[in-house]
Amino acid sequence: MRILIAEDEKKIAEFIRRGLKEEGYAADAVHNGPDALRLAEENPYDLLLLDVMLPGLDGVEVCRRLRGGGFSAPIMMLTARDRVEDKVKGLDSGANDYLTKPFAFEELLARVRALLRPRPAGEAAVLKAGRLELDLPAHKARLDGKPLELSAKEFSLLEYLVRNKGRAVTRTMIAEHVWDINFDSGTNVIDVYINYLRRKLEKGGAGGMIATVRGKGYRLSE
Amino acid sequence: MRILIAEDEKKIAEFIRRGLKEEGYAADAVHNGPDALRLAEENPYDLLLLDVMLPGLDGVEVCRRLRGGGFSAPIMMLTARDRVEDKVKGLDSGANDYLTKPFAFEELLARVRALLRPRPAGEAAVLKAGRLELDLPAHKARLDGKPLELSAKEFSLLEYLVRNKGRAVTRTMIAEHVWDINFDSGTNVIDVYINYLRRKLEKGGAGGMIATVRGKGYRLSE
DNA sequence: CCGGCACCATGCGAATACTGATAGCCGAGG
DNA sequence: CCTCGGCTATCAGTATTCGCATGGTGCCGG
Repeated sequence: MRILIAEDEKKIAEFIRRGLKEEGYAADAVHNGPDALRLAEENPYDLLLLDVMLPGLDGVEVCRRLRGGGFSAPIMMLTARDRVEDKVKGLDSGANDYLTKPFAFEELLARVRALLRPRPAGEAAVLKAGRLELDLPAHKARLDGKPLELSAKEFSLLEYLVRNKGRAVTRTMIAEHVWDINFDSGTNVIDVYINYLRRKLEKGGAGGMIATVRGKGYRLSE
Repeated sequence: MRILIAEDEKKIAEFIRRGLKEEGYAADAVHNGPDALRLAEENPYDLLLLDVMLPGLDGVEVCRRLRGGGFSAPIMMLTARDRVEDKVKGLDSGANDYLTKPFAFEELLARVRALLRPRPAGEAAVLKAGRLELDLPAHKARLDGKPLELSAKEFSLLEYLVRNKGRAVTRTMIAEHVWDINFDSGTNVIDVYINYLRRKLEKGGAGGMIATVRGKGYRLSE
């Protein structure tokens, strides 16, 4: 398993690299954004550890560009604590997981294992619902095999619906899982995004997949 | 299931109320201690969510008085984080559980479910009564396998009837569990909704499932 | 057997709540 | 400076909820 570490503090990078090596992973380290981008594009890494603060090009940006270029390996962002907005931006830009610094190496290891684990039965890398497919590592959606262009939020929302296909999910649940908002009753973002999704699905000839459950929320048909 | 929320911050109270409503609970909200005490004493709530900080009379005190007065429904205290002593006082005063704010709504929900479930894990996800099926997670009703279009209230009412199939349920019971009203206000909503249900069942060829028990209420045949 | 009464069914309609849809604001990225 | 994603604000259409009024039905005492 090959892992790329992008972290500007060399001591930390080296610390992680050694630890991963001891666990049997092949790990490289780079210390700035452009290098991270170049190496990740040119080599078949299985996982990318990406610090948010990187000279030259920050982690979120590296992530965005890689995903834009079709990079499909899982990405884990590293971010300073009390920077929740980073977390949100990171996930929005296509990261699969995030970890706040400082962290226990054990925890990093556990998450790395989780991301690299050849999906233990029941947890597929590709979610399906009828004619719809969501490739999670690559953050790509397909309808009848044809790619569906979705923004990061649209993807997250659809992912949540697909994970709960056949079940009615409430707006509150959606808000918590997709938006990270806890206390806000005055927004209609969810309705708006449902509308976006319906429109795109409709254009792909799959209208009617998302049903409204009046007074509750929405339900994706299987 | 009827829940009383006592929380002085109106936005939070409303958020909780809405979320619980989406889950099919009938919830009322009050914003101060005395109101909480009065409503809880006068109405048959199944659960009480009680913030510690309440104007007029704090949550711990409300809890103590209710318990002193024989109030038997479970009480869950809400408290600001880093106020551990509140937790202790809360539990001492007769609360069944506590939750620190801020919290994820889902956690609240999980605990609410736990407190309201007298019989652990004994609940089926799909309720049945003769040719009728209620798929709770999907929030869908079927008759002979064919979908039955029901509004939220209709669904709740039917759910209550199915849970009590074979038994006669009084209007008062229905009012208390399905609506959040006391059956004193001279309303006939229940009759009206029974009528709606009968009509829809009739159209699906299952007339006569809901029998009138004169002078008492209604009964759903098995 | 019959009248009266309490109880119940049902149609109608007003008020309300919920949803869908669109337009526009804002900030970040290029 | 333009574009795009994310979001807010708003409005109209419609389903839902519920009160009211009318008429029906079963039950009881006489």
